[in-house]
Amino acid sequence: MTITQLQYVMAVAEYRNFTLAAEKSFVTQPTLSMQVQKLEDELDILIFDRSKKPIALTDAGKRVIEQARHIINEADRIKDIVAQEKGFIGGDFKIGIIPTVMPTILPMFLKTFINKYPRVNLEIREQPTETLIRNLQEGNIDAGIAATPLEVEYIKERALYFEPFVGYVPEGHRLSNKLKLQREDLDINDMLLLEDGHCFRDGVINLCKTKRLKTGEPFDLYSGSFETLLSLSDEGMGMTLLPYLNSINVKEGQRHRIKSFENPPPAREVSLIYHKNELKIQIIDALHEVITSVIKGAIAFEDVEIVSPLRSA
Amino acid sequence: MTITQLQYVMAVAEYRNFTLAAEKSFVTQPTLSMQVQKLEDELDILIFDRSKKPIALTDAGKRVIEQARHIINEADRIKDIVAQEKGFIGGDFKIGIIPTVMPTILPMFLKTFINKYPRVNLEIREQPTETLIRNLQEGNIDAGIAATPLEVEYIKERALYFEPFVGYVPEGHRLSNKLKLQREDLDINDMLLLEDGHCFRDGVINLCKTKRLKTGEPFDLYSGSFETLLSLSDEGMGMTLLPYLNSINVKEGQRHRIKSFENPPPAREVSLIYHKNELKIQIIDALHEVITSVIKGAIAFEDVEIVSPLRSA
DNA sequence: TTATTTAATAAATTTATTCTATGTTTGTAT
DNA sequence: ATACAAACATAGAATAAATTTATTAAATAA
Repeated sequence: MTITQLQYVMAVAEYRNFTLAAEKSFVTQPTLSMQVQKLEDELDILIFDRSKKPIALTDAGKRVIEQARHIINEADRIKDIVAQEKGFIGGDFKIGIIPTVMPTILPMFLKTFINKYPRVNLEIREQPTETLIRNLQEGNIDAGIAATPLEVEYIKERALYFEPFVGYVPEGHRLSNKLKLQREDLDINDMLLLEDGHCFRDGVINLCKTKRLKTGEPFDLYSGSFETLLSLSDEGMGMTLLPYLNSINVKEGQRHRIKSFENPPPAREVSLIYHKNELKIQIIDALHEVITSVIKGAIAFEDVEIVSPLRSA
Repeated sequence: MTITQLQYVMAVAEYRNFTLAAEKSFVTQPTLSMQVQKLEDELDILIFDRSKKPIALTDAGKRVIEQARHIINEADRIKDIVAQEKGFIGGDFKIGIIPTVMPTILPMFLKTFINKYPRVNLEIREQPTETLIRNLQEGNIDAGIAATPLEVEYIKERALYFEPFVGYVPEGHRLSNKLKLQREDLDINDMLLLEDGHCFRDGVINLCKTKRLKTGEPFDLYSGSFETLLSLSDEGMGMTLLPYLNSINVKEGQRHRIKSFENPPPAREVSLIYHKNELKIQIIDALHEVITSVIKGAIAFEDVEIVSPLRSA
């Protein structure tokens, strides 16, 4: 068994086509075919069912592929380890950011980061927390930014900042005369929330006095962005909550409806999360340093009360 | 980079000698030398410091070796996965058993097991719980038998049996007139315990009313086996506790000093523990089945109260 | 100094991989 | 039914890589 054979097998599993897989592997089709056969002979199993069209994985093949991915992942990491040992800050780095955080901090740190570390090839994607965690665990991404604490297996968290929540209270709302909000004011029944799956929503539910959702309401479908959420709120559908950084870009006409909380305001902890194996830790360190230094100018609250982003079970 | 190269490098790291490493790898010394060099060239680092005698690992080399072990471990697992898929019950299987359990259940299940699964090559070693856990996490052993619950990362537990504790009360002890013991009778100050590190000791401490150790006592050194523990007890050093299975082999003359507890007796849970990756799960299943079926004849308590083996922090 | 041990190098050999060319199978369209 | 195309397998030659034997070089111990 060689690493090359595993790579060939992975390519076939991906493209379900020997010819295409060979192309993508930069070898001819017979080369790839023979190596796949050699591996099958050595393990004494069929990995692919060539009678199906397109080619299918056998049951045993599925398990082999899964393990092959692990082996190749581990093998790829040796380069990163050497790079780290050499103190080289560069190479590919994939990062996932939750939707509610993405538009707020990305513009703040991206320019600084790529300026300071030009040899790092950043790939940024927006992903809900669940996806982020799974991708981190499977090694598909190198780091994530999400609301914490998550306390999930295999994953480490390093706090970036604490972000207070603010309320958006439309005209005529029962709270519209209050200057500052209090935690006790919140009620799940007149609160608009982001659509399910967004971890931010879970954080808000956690905040409210009534910890269950009213079902069968006409506005049971939650919006995917804060912008539409605010419009809905203006239509009298209830108040809503925003993380502080999301509130600073609100349109001029809506700005006055934002109310902050009495001290200590409820807040969410936003952290850099990464796999316990600390792969590419030198880039993670760099990223942490850049984001925290950049965020210091934007958030200057001292006394906050952390709300856990516990996801609905 | 090839798996072979990694194996050669591992061999050199192990034997600190190219010639010996080559022998153990069943190749000639130049073969091994050249492949090591090729890997060093490819990674563009020195793995070994050849000026030292015996040959030493460079800092980078240490990291590379560590990762190489992971890669080879993962690579080796592919064979197990295929074997599992084929339903083959056989191959090497390393199991660690904690000292207090080892002599009691090993004779009970070993013969049955090797009879039923002759193609499994069992390797059994006695190890304290901590070592067991570490070895499981690092993939050095395939399964362990220990007192549970442990709730340790990466490790799964599957209960084998619940084993009540019995007391050994020497003549003249304050409890020697009682027919049955009660949990409240126990006092850490007149209790003999196994030496530190044995998880059984932690279980007992947990049981006692007074949850701290008296220090500076003349018998502060704890014995490593129950046999010497009982002798010490006979010398008036205090009573002691035994797991039920350890009590049935007590010498005739000491037998009458054993007292059981009122229902529900305190008990420990003994489980088969193994890595979450469920490698060689088919052998683990087989082992579980054999042990539980064999143990049913030996322990027939229904109503027990589990004592956690929480290890001293 | 003179063996002795141990790793590196050189050249030859064996083994493995890859390529080109061709064959076979299967499905599809005429 | 026949022809054609797509896609994988096989054969043989070319190339590349790994391994071996033989030798050299350096360090160490007697």
